[in-house]
Amino acid sequence: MNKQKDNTEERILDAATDIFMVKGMEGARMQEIADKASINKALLHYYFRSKDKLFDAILTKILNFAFPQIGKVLFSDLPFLERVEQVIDIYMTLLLKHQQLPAFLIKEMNREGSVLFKFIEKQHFAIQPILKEIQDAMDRGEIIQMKPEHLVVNVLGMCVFPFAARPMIKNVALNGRDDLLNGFLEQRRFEVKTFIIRAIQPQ
Amino acid sequence: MNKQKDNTEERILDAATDIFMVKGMEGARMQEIADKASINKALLHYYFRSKDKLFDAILTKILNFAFPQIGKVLFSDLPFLERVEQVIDIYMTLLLKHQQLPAFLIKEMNREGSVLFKFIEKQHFAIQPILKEIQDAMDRGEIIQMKPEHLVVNVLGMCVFPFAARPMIKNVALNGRDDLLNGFLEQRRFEVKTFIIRAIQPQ
DNA sequence: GTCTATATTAGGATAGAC
DNA sequence: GTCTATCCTAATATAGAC
Repeated sequence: MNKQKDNTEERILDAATDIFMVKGMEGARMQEIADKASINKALLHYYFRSKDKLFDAILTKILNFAFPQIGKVLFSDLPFLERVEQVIDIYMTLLLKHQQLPAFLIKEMNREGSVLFKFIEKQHFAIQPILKEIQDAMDRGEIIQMKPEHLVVNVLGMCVFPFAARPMIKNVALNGRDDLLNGFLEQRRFEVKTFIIRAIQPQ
Repeated sequence: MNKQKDNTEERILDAATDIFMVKGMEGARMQEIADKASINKALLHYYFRSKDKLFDAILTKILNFAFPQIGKVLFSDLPFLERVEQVIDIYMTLLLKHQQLPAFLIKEMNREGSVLFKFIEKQHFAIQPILKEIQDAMDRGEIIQMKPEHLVVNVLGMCVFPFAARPMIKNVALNGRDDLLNGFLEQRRFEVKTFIIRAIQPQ
């Protein structure tokens, strides 16, 4: 019930999220997190015994937030093509708001011994109904036939990649201009939708 | 002229490439690189004064290899759709052979102070003719109209993303089965081509 | 050019006072 | 609960013999 404690713990979690998100587990420094939370390292260890435990805490927080049930809108009774558009919209909104997420997750899932795997394994069951729903739409002729997994990867790739590769996009395509980056990424909401629709609509 | 030296230097570069590729600059350990090259840490520092310099050396090597002039086939006189297929083929072949490349580059380009930027900035000039060539094809009516940059990002995203997110693909889509992963990624050579063609062919 | 041994530094973690 | 001071270890880097 200690108000001060909750306050500090939250400040720590917020600071840690910011730092870990940008620098990853290996690049982040406890000192930097402490500074950002306006406390010292000792107090950090008082709240979370180790860097590992602190990282686990924020990773869990991030994952439970970032893997929201996208499925939801996919199971409505709208025409499938419209549902696809909705999914892309939701995804793009999430990504535009949390632009470091893709690079962070890619970094983390490719780090050996990452706790991310325990979480990811559980997602296998979540994806099955989604693949089934896509297959059904194909069988009804609402979209062309292809392996549902590849459709999912295509959508994900188009949405996620430019965020993961933001520094390259900025420098290669936008002449290094920071001010153009958000506009370009915002455009993709429309671009990805129309591209996908063209690719999967029958005939 | 010392044959032995060249030999050792190459062994170091090879070992360093392997380790850095998988673990990144921050995750790699000089000891591990030395072990893999069958020498000791001291000798590592004798050849490359510091970890930073060693990393720069292999990064340059990797980049000059990974950004080959994809442009090449894009400037042939074949129908544009065929050229697109060729480009995807070349890219997929490269990625299938060097599957850690995407995650490594994403990791590195999102690391502050990365030397990657000096390299990336130079690529701006290389991309302009490619965008122009795409625009020309659109103007000739060979493919539909869209912003060339978005087409490039779409192709890149579909090709690169599943490699960057391999651990997730494996666990979420393939039930954790390692033996299915290469087959799935190999399928994408065909899947991406047909998907892209459907999306950009006129009418 | 290659090694063993050692220095140096950074960064995570703990002790103990308040 | 929060701080200062300190410990400990891992990892980069160097000295110096061969």
